[in-house]
Amino acid sequence: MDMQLSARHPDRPGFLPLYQQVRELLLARIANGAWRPAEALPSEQSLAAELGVSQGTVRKALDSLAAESVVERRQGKGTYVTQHTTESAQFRFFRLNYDGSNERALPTCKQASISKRKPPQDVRTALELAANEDVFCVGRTRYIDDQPMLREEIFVSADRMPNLDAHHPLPNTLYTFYQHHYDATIVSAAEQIKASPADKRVARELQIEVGAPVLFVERRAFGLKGAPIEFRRAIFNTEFTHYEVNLT
Amino acid sequence: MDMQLSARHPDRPGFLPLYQQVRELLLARIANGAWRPAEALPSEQSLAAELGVSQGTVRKALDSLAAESVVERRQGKGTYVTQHTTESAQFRFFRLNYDGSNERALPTCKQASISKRKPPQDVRTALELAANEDVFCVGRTRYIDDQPMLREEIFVSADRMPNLDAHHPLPNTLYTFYQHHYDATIVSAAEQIKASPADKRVARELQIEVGAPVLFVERRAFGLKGAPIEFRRAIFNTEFTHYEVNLT
DNA sequence: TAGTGGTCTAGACCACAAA
DNA sequence: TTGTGGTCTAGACCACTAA
Repeated sequence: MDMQLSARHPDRPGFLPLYQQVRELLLARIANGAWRPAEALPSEQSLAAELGVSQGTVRKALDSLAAESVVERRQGKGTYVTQHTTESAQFRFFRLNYDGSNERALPTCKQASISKRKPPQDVRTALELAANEDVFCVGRTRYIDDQPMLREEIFVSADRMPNLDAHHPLPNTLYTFYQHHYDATIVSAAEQIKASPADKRVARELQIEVGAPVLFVERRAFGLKGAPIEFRRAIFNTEFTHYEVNLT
Repeated sequence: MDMQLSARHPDRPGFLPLYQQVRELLLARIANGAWRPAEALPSEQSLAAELGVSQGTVRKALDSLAAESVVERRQGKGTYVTQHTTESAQFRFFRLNYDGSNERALPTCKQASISKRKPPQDVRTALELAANEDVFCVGRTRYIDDQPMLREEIFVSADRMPNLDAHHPLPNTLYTFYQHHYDATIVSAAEQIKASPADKRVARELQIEVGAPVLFVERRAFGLKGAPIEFRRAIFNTEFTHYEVNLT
């Protein structure tokens, strides 16, 4: 099952340094469920012994996985597969703040619809779906202080997440849910943001005027193996809030 | 000048691991101009000898600076202070793309105004200015395909950047300019984004209707020492473009 | 050929957590 | 006390660059 690690064949195409081979091997094991979220990996020493490399090489591999939040390291305890919690998932991927403060705004969900359907072409492309693959579409409106502030449509592969509609009503924080129920851990996301006028339907949902400015956000969220897991279209009323971005 | 490095006093308040002390020391030297942008640092070996630590410790410090793009490492050549180029600065901090493609949109500047003035309170706060410190304010409109797409107001401390108005007209990419002329290297930025209606003045500048949705972006840009260097308000017409954000 | 950063190893000791 | 990750060292060898 596990491929052979090789340090001394730099001429072969596709050669990687040992620590990167170890990194890919451990990442693949995690993605395949060898260790579940919140579980501890074996110690550096035992991994090194098993793989026939030095502890320093395993350490470098684990450090790189920790830098991407795939694992968490706890001194004196061990190395653990990162578990999404409601809080951490919110803060990491949901960056809406109240104006005039650095306080996170956490909209709550009152109701949601869910249905299985054939995906439109843009969704099929975004999720890299097979030709005949269906999707679940979740539509929901989320509120801050009882005011509707956010309308979103969420698409996931129906093959990847069978019987998603059986879990109705879905929890507010879906990324935790994906991880628990479908072994789908979101590790990165790419967003496209623009300002748009609210159309009739959005205006009704968000209780604003037709044509009022709304923030339009399209997001693709990716899993451990780098494949797209979710496609999301969100429309924000940013009258009292703003979206926060840090560039480094 | 240089403080004494100490590995073996973990009980003292403010203790840092050796490699972090080395990191801070090198960062301070770069910030103070000991090595200028595009210059090479001494080799790992000579830094290790000078500081009385092992090469591995210097390496860990340099790797961490490289991860934040403060330095760049080139195998076989050396370690260099990162130099902003027009291209790299654009791509790193300016994330406007054409709709329907992954192609960067690079608006050009046709004219700009520049004036020295007393900062309004929000600018004073954003730049952490002293009570009586003045700012330069740069106002400019930028174009894509001869269409006005972006209006921005840029504020910098007049003490930090004396005689900025003597450089009129300013180049399109200011971060390169700051680094060359004022030893101010931008290494990170924080943005707040919302959708707003265009007011009368913005509508005239961007040749759109009053009340049309525009993307409103406030950005604080920080230097090597973590101090705010620039505050910027930008207003985009995102009819044909979008803002791109990657979350990890 | 010499000098640089990149990889890999081996081992010592420290800090932390839990039994 | 034991076992974990965190720091630090020393040294070998590789890959890349430029003279």
